[in-house]
Amino acid sequence: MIAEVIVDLALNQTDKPFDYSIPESLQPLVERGARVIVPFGPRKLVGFVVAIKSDTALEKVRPIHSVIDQTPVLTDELLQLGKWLAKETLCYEISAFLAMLPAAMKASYKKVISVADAGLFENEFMDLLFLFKNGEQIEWESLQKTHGSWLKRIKEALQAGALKEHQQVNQGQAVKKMKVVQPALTYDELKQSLETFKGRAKKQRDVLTFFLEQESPTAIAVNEVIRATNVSRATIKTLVQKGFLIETEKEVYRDPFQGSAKPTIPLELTDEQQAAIHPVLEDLDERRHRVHLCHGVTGSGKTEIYLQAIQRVLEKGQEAIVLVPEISLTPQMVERFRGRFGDEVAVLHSGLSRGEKYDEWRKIHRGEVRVVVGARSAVFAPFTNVGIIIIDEEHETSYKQEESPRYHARDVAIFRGEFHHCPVILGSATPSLESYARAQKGVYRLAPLLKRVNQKPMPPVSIIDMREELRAGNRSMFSRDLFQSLQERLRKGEQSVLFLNRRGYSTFIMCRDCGHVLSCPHCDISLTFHRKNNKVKCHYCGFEEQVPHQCPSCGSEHIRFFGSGTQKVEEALTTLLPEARVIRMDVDTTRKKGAHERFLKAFGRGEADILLGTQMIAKGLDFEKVTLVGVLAADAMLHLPDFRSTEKTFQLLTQVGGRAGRHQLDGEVIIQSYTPEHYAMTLAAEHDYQHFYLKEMQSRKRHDYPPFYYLSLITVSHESFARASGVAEQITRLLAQELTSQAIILGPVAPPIARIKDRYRCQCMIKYKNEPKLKQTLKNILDHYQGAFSKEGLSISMDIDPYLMM
DNA sequence: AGCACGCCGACT
DNA sequence: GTCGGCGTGCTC
Repeated sequence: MIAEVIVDLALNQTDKPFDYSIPESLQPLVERGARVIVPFGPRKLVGFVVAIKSDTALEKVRPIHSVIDQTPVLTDELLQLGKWLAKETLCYEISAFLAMLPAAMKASYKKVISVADAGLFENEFMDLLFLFKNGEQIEWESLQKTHGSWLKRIKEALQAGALKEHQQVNQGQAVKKMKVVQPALTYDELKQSLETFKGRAKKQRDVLTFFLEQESPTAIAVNEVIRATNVSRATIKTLVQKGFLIETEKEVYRDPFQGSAKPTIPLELTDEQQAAIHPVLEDLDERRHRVHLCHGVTGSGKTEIYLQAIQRVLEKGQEAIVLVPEISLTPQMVERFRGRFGDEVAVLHSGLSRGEKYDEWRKIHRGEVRVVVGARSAVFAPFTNVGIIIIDEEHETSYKQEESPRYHARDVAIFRGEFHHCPVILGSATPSLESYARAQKGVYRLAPLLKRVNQKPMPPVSIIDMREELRAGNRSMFSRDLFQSLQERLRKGEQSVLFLNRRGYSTFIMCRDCGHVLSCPHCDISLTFHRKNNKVKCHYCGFEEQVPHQCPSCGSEHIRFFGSGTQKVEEALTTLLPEARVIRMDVDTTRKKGAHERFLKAFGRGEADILLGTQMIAKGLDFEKVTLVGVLAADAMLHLPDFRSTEKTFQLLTQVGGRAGRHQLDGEVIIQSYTPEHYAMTLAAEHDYQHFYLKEMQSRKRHDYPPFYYLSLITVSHESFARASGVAEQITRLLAQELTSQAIILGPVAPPIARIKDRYRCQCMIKYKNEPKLKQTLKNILDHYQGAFSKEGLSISMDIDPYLMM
């Protein structure tokens, strides 16, 4: 038999299946979707079996070396999906496969050197003995680093045959093992021997007694025994040595959510909720694929609909995938699912360690759970009988992966929904224009949830004109209204949430004398000040340096921080409202594991009066005593060079507004803006999605943007600006030739950040409605410049449906 | 990616 | 006449 294998080399020339024979002994293990190790030229590589056939057109095929997986890691469905992803996003098939698996399964390769001919080695290469003392293997890589001067000599030894080198394939996964002990004797024997333990060995007696007290003689974790009997590790070791206990290792899962969640029961649905869920349940019963766009305002009970739909899926013996944006994968959210479905739930998000993610993935793979709640990549959960896929906060741009494979989770979800004949629910209070337009056209089914479950009206929103404040002589970052409201909450013992979508202390540092802005020497972007270590940092390449005392341009000492980040707001708060207890949440303060959760819990317990934060506090939070939400700079992102910036602003303001007054107490929202008349502000304040949709659609239509046109973006980068723009120019011309006259081809233009890591960038954008030749043309372009990639460091990236234009 | 093959300049 | 530079092409 012959296996077709996609090898682990992300390259143009290897982006196709290679044929290998299957040795008799491996016959039963080699299955489609399993990973294998295959010889490839002089080395060994990991590969995925994509097909098995009886013969091959080639005359020389080499045999598969070994099989990694007992059970295939990719189902037939996922293999198909990988192929589709490669075609749609213009990535290599191997990249698509790897994107579907936890990072812990990514293989690494290293070359190791060991003694081949001991006699020859001792005779002729005694000088190398210190390196190869006791038949050790040495990694080539570390050798290069630590003993560079010996490389030449080692090469001689290799040539002479005294040393040999070979490839080591490291599949890199880390199964966590735990030491467990169990009695080596039967209950009665144990009881008897306990009586022979006389005199001093009290601790050992304690341990044996502990085992006697157990209901069944199962293995117990060493740590557990130590804790329960209050003995030291030495005691257990002695008992093992004496033969009373047997020590073994047991595979364990790392449990990121220790303990169980409080069980919750299904709530009675309102009429509106009934109307929204009913067609979904129908789809489930009829095994029909449809996409439901659940447009539910904050507090309308979307999650309960998800939960009850999943309930039905589980009753039917099927599985459910729930996607949640990374940022709102808060413990609060996870608890709701674990509370309803308990141990049936696996969780996948970036807060987990590599190993933890791998363990959660294995639970899914082994069929030990039937619900997965996770961020973008959880859409690839290796379930075999998917009953529903839910994407919460459907409009979030984090569902689009910004590196290869540049896929959108929504598209993958729909692919899988079609495959499994199951419904897909897209839920949002502020659907993306793309999705809402599709619902309007009847491609998706619209399920509106426009009432809040608790009948509470939306909180009143006021927009403050910050230009007005300035004119009135208020130069602080708080308007008079906001400041007054904050004071009032403090007095009443209620809580406030302040929202700012910038991190760090200030956005940039400017010289007041000459206007010089500190910028990164490698990227065309200003440096961001971080107070913690008094340094400025580039967010694109990581460049870092001490803040200069003098302006590097004119030598003036009047160097100042501009813009206001969360740190600066925090400082202002402590000066203006010294009695207020403030919790600041941004990327910097929540970097440590569990910090996010800790802050929110503390705020929930009322340990602070004001929660100040960035993006991450915009959604999902639900605190009883929050009655004021303030947005400090609502137009901060309105003017970003991105056609979605208006939409994003509207979504954010709506989202943030939903945080106030969700319970007994009435809430209020204050938005500070320099462009208060902008419709993203006024319509968000009126909670008027419909109107915003119409207005924004007009603007998109005028400018030929999605959802009226599809978009593709090509970014060329090179050390030399001329080369980058030259290639972009060539590409533009070629596209104009190949595509229909309907396509709008823009560029080449320099993107907002024209240089990153010392490489100049140039872009070309294509707007189109129907271009059957587009993907093929783009692929041809990639192939054409293939040679130039490695040779002269040219790089071309293609993004179908980009969400990040920078 | 690695590695071999292969074709032109500076050396014993 | 040979050693070695790295351009080109292949790996089932």
